[in-house]
Amino acid sequence: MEYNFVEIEKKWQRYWAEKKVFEVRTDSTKPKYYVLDMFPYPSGAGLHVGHPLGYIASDIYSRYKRLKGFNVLHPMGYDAFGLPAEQYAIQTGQHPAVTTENNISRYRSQMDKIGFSYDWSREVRTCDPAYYKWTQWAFLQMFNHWYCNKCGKARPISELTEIFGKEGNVNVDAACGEVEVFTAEQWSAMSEESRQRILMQYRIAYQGETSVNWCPKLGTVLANDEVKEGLSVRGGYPVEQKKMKQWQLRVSAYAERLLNDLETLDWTDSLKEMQRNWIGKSQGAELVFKVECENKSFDVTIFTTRADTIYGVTFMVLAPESEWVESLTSTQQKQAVEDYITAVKKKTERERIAETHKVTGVFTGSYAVNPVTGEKLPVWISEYVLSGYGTGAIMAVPAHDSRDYAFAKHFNLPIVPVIEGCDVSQESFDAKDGIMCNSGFLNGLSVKEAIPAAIDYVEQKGIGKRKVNYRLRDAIFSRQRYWGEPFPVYFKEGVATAVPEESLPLELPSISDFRPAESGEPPLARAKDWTYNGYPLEKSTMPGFAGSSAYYLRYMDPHNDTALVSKEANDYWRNVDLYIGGTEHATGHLIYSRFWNKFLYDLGYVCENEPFKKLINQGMIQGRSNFVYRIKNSNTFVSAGLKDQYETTEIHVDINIVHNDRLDIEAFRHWMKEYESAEFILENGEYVCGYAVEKMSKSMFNVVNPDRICEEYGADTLRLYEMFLGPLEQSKPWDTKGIDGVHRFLRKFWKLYFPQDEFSVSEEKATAAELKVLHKLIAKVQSDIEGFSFNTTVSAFMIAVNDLSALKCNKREILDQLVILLSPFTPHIAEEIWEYLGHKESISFAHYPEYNAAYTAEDTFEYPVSFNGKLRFKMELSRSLGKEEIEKAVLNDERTEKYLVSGQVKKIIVVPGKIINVVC
RNA sequence: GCCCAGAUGGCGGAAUUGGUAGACGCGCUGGUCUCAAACACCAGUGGGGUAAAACCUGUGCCGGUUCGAUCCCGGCUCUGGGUACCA
Repeated sequence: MEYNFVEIEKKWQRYWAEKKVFEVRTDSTKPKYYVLDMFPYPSGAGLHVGHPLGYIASDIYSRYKRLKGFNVLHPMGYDAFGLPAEQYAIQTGQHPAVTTENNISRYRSQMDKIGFSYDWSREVRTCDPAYYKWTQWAFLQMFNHWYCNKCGKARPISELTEIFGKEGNVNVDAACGEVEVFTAEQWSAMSEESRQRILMQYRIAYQGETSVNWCPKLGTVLANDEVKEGLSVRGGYPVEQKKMKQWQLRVSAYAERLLNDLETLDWTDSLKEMQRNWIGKSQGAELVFKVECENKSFDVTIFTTRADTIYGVTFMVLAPESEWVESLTSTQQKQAVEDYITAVKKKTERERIAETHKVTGVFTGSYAVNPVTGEKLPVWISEYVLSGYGTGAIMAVPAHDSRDYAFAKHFNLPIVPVIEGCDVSQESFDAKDGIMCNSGFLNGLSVKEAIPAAIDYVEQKGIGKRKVNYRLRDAIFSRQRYWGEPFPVYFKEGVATAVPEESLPLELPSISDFRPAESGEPPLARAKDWTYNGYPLEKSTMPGFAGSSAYYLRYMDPHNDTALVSKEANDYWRNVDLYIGGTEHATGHLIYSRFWNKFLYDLGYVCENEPFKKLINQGMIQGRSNFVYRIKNSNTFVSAGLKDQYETTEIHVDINIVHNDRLDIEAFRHWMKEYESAEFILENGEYVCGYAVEKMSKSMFNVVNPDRICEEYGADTLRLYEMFLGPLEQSKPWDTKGIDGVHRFLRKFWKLYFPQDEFSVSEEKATAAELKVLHKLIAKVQSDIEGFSFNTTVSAFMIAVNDLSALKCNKREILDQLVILLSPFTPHIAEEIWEYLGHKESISFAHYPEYNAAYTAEDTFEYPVSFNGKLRFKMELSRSLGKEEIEKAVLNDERTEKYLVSGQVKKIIVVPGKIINVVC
């Protein structure tokens, strides 16, 4: 009988759905295992062959874990709010809910064809009110909590107001905005509005004025990770800096915990490193410099990691946005400073990046005093100092900082080295090693000793203190968009007030025009009656990462309408054991999710401190594009090998009309009207196309759709082939070369069970050779799957099946177990054969075969030998040799004599027909 | 610039991490089957060399450690990813 994958796959996909084979519930008799994929944004383009790579890997792992006796939670859902649907809505008037729904059904049918073992009863969609109710709920919790640095966790705002009422805020150590110290009396005397203004500085979800990435073309604010090289990641539009009042999440409060807890995670080092850099912890000190400006004196605080270089300070620099700029500018310099600041403001972020090496700046006209040396230092303004980091002001040490050095050279400021023996005539000496000089009390110390010594000194003198700074900034949480979660917040006399939890979800109102309102307000301003109890509701919506930050929790208990997740479900499923997804989320989603989880952990809603225990980043599958070469100003195309003889333009050509880089000329003429009358210059009678490995995208005509592969070869072949392509974590181009080999393997496998058209297995006892093949495979598959080395597993299957066909093995004892081993990879064919083998239940309920080392043991003999010596080499010897002969061979080997040193040879291991290994 | 990962046949990639480099698959060559083709099966396939062997050479480049290096150390070149003045 033929291997009819079309029928088989349809049959089992229907069976799994009807029998609800993959639905799970909490089951205390079995250990749990939670395997999660990063859920997709359902884009209009549908899935391409790159998407399922990670899904196939996680599916294999899930199915493997089920065989191993685990109760496996393996859910899927959709990250359904987002910009593209809204952009599309603006262009076409089609409501985003409709396009999203359509895209989801397309995704679903594509995924179903690949035979994933998801528990679809747990599907979540971030745009579903029943789901975003809990996104809004979490936001309210953040709004109603503050972060206590003393106890290192979030606490209710109600506790804070109680403390304020009793003792003011002197003893409160919180992660907060700028607040002045007040007493209990002052607090009680305050108006409700001022109290609320103060509380806003403490809330974990707070509203504040910040400089944001504003994208005028999209009409919205973007997070740092949504901007790349000054352009929006979605759409590629220019982004500029703008001051705006925005909702923010106090992620920075959790910086230290986010950093420390990385150690507890089973993630790759490079990913952890990325997060570490993103969090960017630096230890240093804040120093106070007195600045004189026209007879007035101000204290300017700076942050430095190099307190040791205090004697090398030759000037100070403020960020153009710094609040000190105004008061520190002298009358004489006023005009110059204003001109400079206007010029800086005009520049977009993009231009700033493009001009990074260009030195600009202006002198304020005022002078600071070095708090240690008493020296007079000019105060400058320059855009290379960022307002958002540290205090927005620095002490410049040109001898030991390359940026200060460039500035000093440009403006001709003095450069004073304070480390012995360094040459600063050409460049600064930034390294943190050497011995201090020209530095008073620090002279003679090494840099590493001098840093703490200098900080101790300034702390004693009261001119500074130790300080840790983080690069990680609070997450900007509002978007001026329609297609996102509405904020459960209304404004009562201008005071932001929480919508009560009972009123959640606060549903997104339906509108028909999705552009920003004429007033410049977000689209929600167009909604009729967007109010709560007559008060206006917040008009911006939440960003994409809101809905994706806690979705893994919702899968545990997706239909619960009284809690995000019940305590019972959370106690059982705990957190994600294995998370598979792309690296592109390293600094966005994976930071926000960890933050969100830690916050809920502080409040006692979840039992684990970290959301994702083990994380695997699958590589990207790139497209392989083909090109044709049009001779300039003609409709003649020249084959790739001859193109250098002409002046040509490279044009992307649809890979569907190219086979093995040979162009199907007829198809090309029909492809687009303009090519109807195309002429060709061939080589050897063929038109050879050029190629390149690029991102898979519609515009490059290189998208390979998984549906096509499923039709042509079947899902099992697709699954196996995607794994066979190479290591999971590596990026690689999609190339169908070789897919035949994998498909051939499956037919060969099928043939083991259907040797002559009919299903037939023998009940005879298996031979030693057959058992050896099987048990080697059992061990190999297990260790490979656990090490996520799926490509080598596929090879192992091929070898085993080849060996078994060579042995003409059709014993049930072997074949029964072989099909179980293969089932995680190619579940459809496995189920079909499993049924033929006479089993009533799905193969998912089978048990992974027990490995028996006795079947695979090599005939290894150990020969104790009588001489003393330290040897470590292998030599080729025949198995047939006896002990004496081996000893003689070893002793007579020239290497033995040459490298005999003192030591003991413990044994000689002989592997038949192979090598002897002399171990000491 | 800085941080991380990588470089192995014509191609995708293996190699128990210091012990026969190139598993497995693709491609290619030859053969069997066939009127022929496809499918299938068998054999060969890093390069040089030979009638065949022997032999020589070979894991981006240069050097080192070692009896022995794809693997460890030092220095480079290139590719991919992250980041962008973070004081």
